[in-house]
Amino acid sequence: MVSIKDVATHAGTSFKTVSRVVNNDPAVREETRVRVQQSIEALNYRPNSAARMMRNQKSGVIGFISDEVVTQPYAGDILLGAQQVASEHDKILMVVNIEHNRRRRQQSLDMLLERRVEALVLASYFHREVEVPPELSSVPSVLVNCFDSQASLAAFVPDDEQAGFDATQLLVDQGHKRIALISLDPAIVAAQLRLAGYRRALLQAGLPFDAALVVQGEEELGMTPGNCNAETAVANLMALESRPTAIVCGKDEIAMQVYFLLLRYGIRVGHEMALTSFDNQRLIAPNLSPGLTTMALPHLEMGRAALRYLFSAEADNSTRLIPFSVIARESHLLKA
Amino acid sequence: MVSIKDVATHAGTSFKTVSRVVNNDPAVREETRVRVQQSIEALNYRPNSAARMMRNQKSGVIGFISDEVVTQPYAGDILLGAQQVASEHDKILMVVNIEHNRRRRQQSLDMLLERRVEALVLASYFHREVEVPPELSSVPSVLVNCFDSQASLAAFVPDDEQAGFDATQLLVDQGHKRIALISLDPAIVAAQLRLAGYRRALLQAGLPFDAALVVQGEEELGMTPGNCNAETAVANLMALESRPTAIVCGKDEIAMQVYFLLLRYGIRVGHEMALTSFDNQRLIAPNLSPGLTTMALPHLEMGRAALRYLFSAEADNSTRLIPFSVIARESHLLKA
DNA sequence: CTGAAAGCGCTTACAG
DNA sequence: CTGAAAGCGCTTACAG
Repeated sequence: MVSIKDVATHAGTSFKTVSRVVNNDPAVREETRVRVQQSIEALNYRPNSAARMMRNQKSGVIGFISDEVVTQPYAGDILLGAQQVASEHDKILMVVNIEHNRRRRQQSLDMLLERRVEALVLASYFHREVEVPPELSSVPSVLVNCFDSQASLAAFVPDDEQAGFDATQLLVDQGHKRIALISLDPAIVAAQLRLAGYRRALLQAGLPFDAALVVQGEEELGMTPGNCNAETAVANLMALESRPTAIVCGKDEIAMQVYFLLLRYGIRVGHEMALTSFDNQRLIAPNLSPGLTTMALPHLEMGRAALRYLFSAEADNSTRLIPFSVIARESHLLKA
Repeated sequence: MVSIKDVATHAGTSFKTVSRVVNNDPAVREETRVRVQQSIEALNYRPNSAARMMRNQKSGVIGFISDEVVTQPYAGDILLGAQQVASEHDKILMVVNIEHNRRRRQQSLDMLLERRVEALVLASYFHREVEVPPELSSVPSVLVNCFDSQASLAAFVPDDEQAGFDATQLLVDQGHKRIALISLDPAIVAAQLRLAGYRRALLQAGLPFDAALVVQGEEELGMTPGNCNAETAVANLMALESRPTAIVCGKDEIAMQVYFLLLRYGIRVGHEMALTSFDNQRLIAPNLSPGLTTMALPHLEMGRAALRYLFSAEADNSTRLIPFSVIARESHLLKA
């Protein structure tokens, strides 16, 4: 590998002068600078970042531990947002993907720390509680889409309660009185919070809470959000004496199934049934007909906010709620 | 930051002995080893990888330039596969995401080269041709889900022609004689190849090729696969005097739209129309009813194969076709 | 404007 | 089994 000394020899100068040129030090004669620059190109010289790191005692690297965010649809936007802000601050991200595997997480953490990352981001592909390994406290760290039971670290999570409220309010605004909720696995944080938002919206609208209108559309799968099966949920709602006229679906995959399931009862979304949902899966929501009105997860914004926090040097360990945005298509409206 | 010397002082030994313990050199007395180990833990010492890199003249890092593979649904599996094989060889991946932006790609490349990556992977989120920057040739490099017009680099791409054949053959096997194809934007490599596979299957089955049965379900959007709009495509097929009894859909999003569009004509997938498709988007295919039979993109396997190639030290620059797998659900079958 | 010295934290031979 | 020397490629003061 060609080093600064090789360039110096080629340019007929001391290696210190080469260093000056590389670092844009103004104290170099123009003629010398040009000569050195030519040698750099001729030899295809590239500074060795390891040597720089060692002298500067800093790496310029931020570690990003991804718990499946890069392999789950659209959660990768967390990484995208983080990368945007990091690059504004001339830092680069070192990404390692772990699959909720403790041993792999520990290995990745050790590796990142040996590389002297200046900060750490731990991001999960769904909103959940995590156990924070103690090493995280050795550098500034932040959690994204997850939180620590001890609240020992700042966390950036989606505001699922507000989203639950908004998804319900959209239907309230259309005059619906019987609004059902097909809920996620109650073991999941988002399920609890979205349900709470649903109840708050009903309460505020003066509508009664009817437990029969809340059904579960996802099998219990421990802490992992799994495939849904809305068949029983829909059957239960259709068996009611007084059927709902609108449904808040726990996620877009459930909503998608509901479109098909309702057809068995001769009910069409957008005609006899209004629907809202969560996540804004771009693969699903715009391709349904009518288009699905859904609450978009703020992946990109969580990633950005988390990195902005790291650079702000704040020391406020609280959990920040990042709002969803309403993506209004047609499914919350009824056509004559 | 605590260094090897601090540990040596604490343990009352020379720093060289500490280095031996850290590197599991057997030539250390057990008693000394234990004492050093305790000091390492007491001081929370971690070897500085930059210093190691400088001495060893190698980084242990493989650069992974992701053209949106980490932000597009399931393409992240390329990264997952790459990471699996890399970690088997004790290498770690340094991932940078670019969004098909030349300047960003160049910056990322410079950064990775300054970090002395030992190899480079350039991966695209959809099968396409790319211009390979000349710097890629300075270290062993490989392309994933994309290829170079000059064929100057080994490339691992999905076998779209074979997938087109298989998707069609599934319907031929069910006795269909009039099989339509709703094609992708013809500017996309996959569209051409899948069409070729479709034609080969018809030919082999002795079925005539009818140009009226091939319609386009995606608007032209340059080189980027965009949202599809299958409405016109389906309308054209339904207007035919002799309608198809089966359709090969260019991708799962198109198939999803087709389920809904056919209902307007009183036609149900799985009853009056058989369907196959491509991609196996796990968000879509299992949630349709009937479940969508589709050809799964070999993302994980492409990532694995590419890294295996890098470690094999082969010098064969050819393009390798990685097979899709058939994910048979119910949509290719007709129920009475 | 240019250069010689020292040192960042390690490891690789070489002695003892 | 343990240690002193040299050097990886750079940058930071300090001279001139």
